[in-house]
Formats: sequence, structure tokens, C-alpha cells
Amino acid sequence: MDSRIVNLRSKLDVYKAMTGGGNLADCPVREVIQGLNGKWSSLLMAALAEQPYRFGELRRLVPDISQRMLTQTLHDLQRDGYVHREVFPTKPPSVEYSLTDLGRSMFGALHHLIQWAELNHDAVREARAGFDAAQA
Amino acid sequence: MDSRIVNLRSKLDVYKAMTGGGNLADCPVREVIQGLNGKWSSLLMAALAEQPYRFGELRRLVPDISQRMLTQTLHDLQRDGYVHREVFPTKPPSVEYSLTDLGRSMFGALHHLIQWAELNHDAVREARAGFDAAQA
DNA sequence: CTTAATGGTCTCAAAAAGAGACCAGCACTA
DNA sequence: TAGTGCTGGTCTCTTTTTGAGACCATTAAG
Repeated sequence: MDSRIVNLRSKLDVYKAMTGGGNLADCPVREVIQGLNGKWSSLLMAALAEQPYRFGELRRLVPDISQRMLTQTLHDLQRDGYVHREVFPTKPPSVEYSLTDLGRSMFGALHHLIQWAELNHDAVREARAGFDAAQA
Repeated sequence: MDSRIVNLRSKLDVYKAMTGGGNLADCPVREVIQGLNGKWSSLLMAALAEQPYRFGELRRLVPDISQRMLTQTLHDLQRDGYVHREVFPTKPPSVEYSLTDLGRSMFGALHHLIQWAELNHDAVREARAGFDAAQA
């Protein structure tokens, strides 16, 4: 056995959060991260962190999301406990989406990544352009 | 209103980074976040944050990734400037992948999210179970 | 000469995402 | 009273992404 493979017991072990001798595939951390991996999840979280929104408001706020994906992403976020969905019995029933405490807590962490992206997207774009140029 | 929320409100504007009335679709922050949205990106970043790895080592480390997705995800991470790829002219040529400075910087932010997931995956799983039970 | 390890690529099937039609309920309006 | 629009969705179809697995060239060991 390669000793370098044995030595991986530092950060990756934490990421694994393995239950005893479990494997990486069943890692609960991965499940959570996966839930945020959707194309729209982080964007909707950022929107709802700002203030609660109704379905149609979100659709207008994010013009390039399809109604289907908005419904589905909100449903998934609600399922994972980040988002609260409240139906108001108005004449055309309206639905308001807001962050739960868990959602706000999670967004606090996600926020670091968003901030990093704000500060460094130029570097990423440069890297991308340089790489593409080198391939050509 | 919570001052945190007020701060986040301005953050959404930054997240939008709308080019003077432009739309959310062309946001550079979204591009960066998208690059990390892949199923395997964060996992490979966590592995490489620990230490450099060779292709085959990564494959063994993450047993449920297909060779195709490993190649592609590493390629994408390299393209965005997070990962450095170095080929050694050994007998069968070996390839080592390591984080760049940009990659380490980005992982610093990603790490917050991973830590949050470590601490809160129980709450997420409970929410999920409760939601599924309510649907049934 | 066969087997194994290196780091890939190629093809094809399955899963996920996107576009857009459709729907039920109610209000306003002509 | 028949249209029109707004509410928040669902249903179907097409395109994109992902996954499983075969294949490849090189080199070394048995």
C-alpha cells in the first residue's frame, strides 16, 4: 500500500465524517453539499436571505429560471429544512417563501463562498481565458 | 429588522452584480459558483486541499466516481485555475494534481460550508425525514 | 508471452434540466 | 356572460449532463 494513501487522515477524514468504517459514498456531509449543488439553490438562498418572496416575485427576480425548476428547487430547499413555505388564503391564494433558522445558519456559511466569488471572479475568468488560449 | 438581513440585502445586489440594469443571468459570481456546483468538485477540492494526489490515487480515494467524471472534473477545476496538473516523464507517465494558490484561497471559503455540513447534517436529515413523513 | 499499472478517450444509456403548453380559481371588464 | 389576467403550479417533450464500462498505447515484471 502506498503510504500517501494511508496519510490522508487529516482533512478528508473530516469531510468524510465516516461512521466508523463506512465509506465515502454514504457520507452525510456529501448529502448536504449535494443538496446545495443545484444550479439555482444558492441563488434562491441568496434571494430569500435578503427577504421573504412570493413565487411570482422570485420568478421575476430570476428571469432565466423556468417555472418548473423554481417549483422544484424551492421544494427541495423546503425539504432540507432551509425554506419555509406559507400559503395565504387570499382570493388567488398566494405563497410566501422565507428562510428558516437552519436556512439562515446555512446561508451564513454559503455567504463566505459568495463573497470569495465576488472578490475573485476576475482571477477565475483570467485563468479560464488563459487555459482556453493554451488549448487552442 | 435584523441588521444581518439588511446587510444581506445589499449582498444580493452584489451577487447580482448587474451591469447597470443588466440581468442576473450574466453575473460573474454565478459563473464562479456554477463551476463548483458539480457533483464531484467540492469533494476533489477537499481531497487536494489535504495533499497533492495522482490520478489513480484519486480514483481509489473516491471509489464511486467514474474515470470519465474524474478526468472531466479535474479538467474543469484546472481550467478555472484551482488545480495544477503536472506530468512526470516516468516509465508509465504519472500525473500529479495539486491546488494552486487560487485553489487554496477558494477552498478556504468552501471549507466554511463543509464545516457547517459537518455540524448540521443531523438537522438536515431530520428536516428531510419530517418533510417526507408529512407528504406521505 | 501474458498480466498489470499508468492516465486517459469513446460510446451509449440513464438521469437531470429547460421550454413551453396547460390547468383551476377568482376578479375585473366589456 | 364571455373574455382576460393574475395566482401557483403540473405535464410533456427535448436537450444537456452524468454514469457505466469498453477500449487504447506504453512499459515493466513474472
